[in-house]
Amino acid sequence: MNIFNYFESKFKEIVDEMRRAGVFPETADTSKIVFELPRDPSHGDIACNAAMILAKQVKMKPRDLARLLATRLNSCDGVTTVEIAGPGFINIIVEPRLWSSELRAILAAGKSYGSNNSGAGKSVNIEYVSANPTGPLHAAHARGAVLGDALAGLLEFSGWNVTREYYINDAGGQVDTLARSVYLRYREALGENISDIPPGLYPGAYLQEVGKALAARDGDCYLEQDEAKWLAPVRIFSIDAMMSIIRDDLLRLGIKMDVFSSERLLVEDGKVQAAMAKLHKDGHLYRGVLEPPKGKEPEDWEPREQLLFKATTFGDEIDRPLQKSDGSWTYFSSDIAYHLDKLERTGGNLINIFGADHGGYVKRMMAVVEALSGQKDALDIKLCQLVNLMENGKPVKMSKRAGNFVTVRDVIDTVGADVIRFIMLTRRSDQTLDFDYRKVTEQSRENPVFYVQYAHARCCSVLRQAGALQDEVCLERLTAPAEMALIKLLVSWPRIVVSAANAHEPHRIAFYLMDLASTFHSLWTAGRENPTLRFILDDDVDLTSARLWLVKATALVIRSGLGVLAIPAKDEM
RNA sequence: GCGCUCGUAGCUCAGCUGGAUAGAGCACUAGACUACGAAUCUAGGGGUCGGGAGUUCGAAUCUUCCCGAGCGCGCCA
Repeated sequence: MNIFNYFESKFKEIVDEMRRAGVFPETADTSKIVFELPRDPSHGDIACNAAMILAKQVKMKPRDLARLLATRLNSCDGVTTVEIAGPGFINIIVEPRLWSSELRAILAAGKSYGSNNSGAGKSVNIEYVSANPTGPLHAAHARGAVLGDALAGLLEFSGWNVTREYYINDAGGQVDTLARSVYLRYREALGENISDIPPGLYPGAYLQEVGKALAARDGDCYLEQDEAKWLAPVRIFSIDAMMSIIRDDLLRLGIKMDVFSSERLLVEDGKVQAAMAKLHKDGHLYRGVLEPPKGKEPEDWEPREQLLFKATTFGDEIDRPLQKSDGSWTYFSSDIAYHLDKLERTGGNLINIFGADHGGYVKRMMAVVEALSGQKDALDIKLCQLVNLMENGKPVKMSKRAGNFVTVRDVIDTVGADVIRFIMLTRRSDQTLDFDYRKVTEQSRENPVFYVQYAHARCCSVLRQAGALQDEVCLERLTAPAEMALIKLLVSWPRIVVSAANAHEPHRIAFYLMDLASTFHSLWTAGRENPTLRFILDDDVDLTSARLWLVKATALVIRSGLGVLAIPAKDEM
């Protein structure tokens, strides 16, 4: 049993006992009580805040309550001493065997150490990337892609049944523009001189190949036709071509989607009408006129009666339009149908990864999912901020108009997928991130991926030196402060996983790995300066064994952590 | 004008959902290779957590009002 769980269950027994004795009211709320590793080692091995949380509910002074609880905890198996500090912290010092049994648990669990079943096999759907199928993924897409995929891995590791999903926006005007752009390249492929790309069409050279492929497949049959005839087949061909590029880009990033959902199919299957009917039945729709936005009034604003969703009922600022003036559905409408579809497939637990530029879209999406599902927390939307591409500290100039943006593929070719996957998680997702693709290829502490990989490689190096490991070891021999610091960090790995998964914040895994690597490097160098701290000792076979198992455990946890992020560990650099 | 995301050391950022004296890296200063991989490590200085008020045993974290940055604001997706 995990040491934290051990104390939590012991504490629960104490609380139950107190309730029976009438010291605690039946209603006492213990949900905010935690047992944790204190930052400062002088505060003991495990610290608990129970006395401060319960003091008011129990009508006792925190320190008095702490004393009461401390005597009970003191009699628990494995506890050496219990101290009361500050406003009422209960600091527990445990017998070394508790730590060594934790270490044994790591070695027994192997790579799966840290995995847990907090998801209990429930389904969760993560929609991410969902870039418009009008070109290859550009560098900015990589962040949302990595965030979503790492979150997927994290939730799988926590016992969730994860669906990775990509929503293809193939029903709007942008794919018509794509088709027209490809048609131009198609004429070019058939020998026509097209000169400049007219404004409003996509200029990217990547469409030349698509035009050629279309000409090769269908010949010149579209040349004499009206747009009304060639638009549909060219559009389908173009979207397929773009999606195959995007799928390939994702695969190079190590991302494999389970489901690609098509907006066009939803619309054609009448899913939008169905979703609207449901909203209408539940009284969430009406026809009305919107006020123009205050302060910034568009010049061409005309009051217009339109079909609206009562988003204000669910906390949005204004009600949201569902139909364009020509009667066709807005993007929001098909997105409603899409989310209803996802709700029906998964029964809730939806996560969307959005770019920061979609921030204004969050409230209405949350509102409509609440309206459709009747639950407030069926959907979580993670906004992910911009990536500033840098080269040696200088921003890389990108002009979308000229079509010379930096693609994901470019970045993968220069730095590799592992580096991208890790670097994208070295910031909280709602913080902007500078990605310097010169610095991240350095082999130094400047490059966190390297730093973590190197720690793992060093572990492997020691284990190679040592040869076969002994089975019977006395792990209680591990007592040096630097060793204890490492053990405690290793033991906290399962908690990091749970908290990161609950918060939907995979960056915590990356930060933990950097912390772990640092602690291990530190222990390593301690052995250089103090030979008695070296892992391999000529004159003490038993202590050597114990230390080798510690190294083995460190390697396992690093491998486990990198595995959650879908980054391979390296045995040698 | 309104909304969203933010503001933490000179710079780049963490801070485990309210805990103890706010932590890392870079840069700067001074050190450690006859060595299990020095591609690393040790030590030091550096802070009104944007500002004010509030909530309570306790606030970087929660509430509110200012200041500043980025993003968004009917028939684009």
